[in-house]
Amino acid sequence: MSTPVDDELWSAIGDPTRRTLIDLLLAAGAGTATSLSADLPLTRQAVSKHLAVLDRVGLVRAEPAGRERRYRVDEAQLARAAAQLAAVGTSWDARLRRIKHIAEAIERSRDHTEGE
Amino acid sequence: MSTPVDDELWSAIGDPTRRTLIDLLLAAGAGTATSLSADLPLTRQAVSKHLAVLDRVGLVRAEPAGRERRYRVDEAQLARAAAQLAAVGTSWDARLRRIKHIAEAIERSRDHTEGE
DNA sequence: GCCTTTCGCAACCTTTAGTTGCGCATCAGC
DNA sequence: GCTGATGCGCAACTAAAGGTTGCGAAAGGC
Repeated sequence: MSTPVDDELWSAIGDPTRRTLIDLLLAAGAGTATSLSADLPLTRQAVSKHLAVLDRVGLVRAEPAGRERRYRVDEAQLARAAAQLAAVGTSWDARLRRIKHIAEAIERSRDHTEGE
Repeated sequence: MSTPVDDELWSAIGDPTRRTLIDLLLAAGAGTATSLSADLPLTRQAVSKHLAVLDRVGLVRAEPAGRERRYRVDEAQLARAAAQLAAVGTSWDARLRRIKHIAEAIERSRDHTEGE
């Protein structure tokens, strides 16, 4: 199944560093590559690259402010991403439940016919 | 927040190819590197490496059967992974809702005091 | 016994995350 | 209005991960 997910979005939020960045941005409201790198074991450049990725898939948006470049989470897009995460999770859950039903059904029918 | 997730697990299911492998294994019940590679635009080797990763984090388990090496999804582990996916999703959702509430509260108080 | 199938190991290529180094722009102080 | 600090982007380099091909070895079919 895997849901017809934008694979770009998935690979964007699949990276643990980028998820942390999103968390930090949500907590602080906004931030720059420099300010965010202060809270992470990463250089400004690395953070900047991740922000560029997140920007490309629309999860964050940058607003230039003087010599700074302030990033902010796009709430609508993040909500969409969150929904997709949950979707994959529940899809697997559903599949597992279905398998369990089938397994139980087989066991029941075996008990009836063979008794082993 | 990002939940104190095993980062290994996340990066395992973060890869779209590996998610597809899980889906295929769930659909077929079990499979080998060779059989799975037939359904994917990948060589057996690539699939084999992915299965090794999934095996290391416990999402699948291998049972040698003659000259074959049959892989099967570990349902308990996958259920755990699904739960973690859903958890991150709902965590973001909750955070977004909280932010929205705050924004609305600010707007309300501004309406009361200033009227602009 | 031979041929096929399936696998694991090793060498290699490419992409991506991360680093360092440099040059340009913007704001603050004097 | 220079001068210095701060924040940024671009470029070159390294390290790891996903992918490929090319072996040789073990298990089955006939």
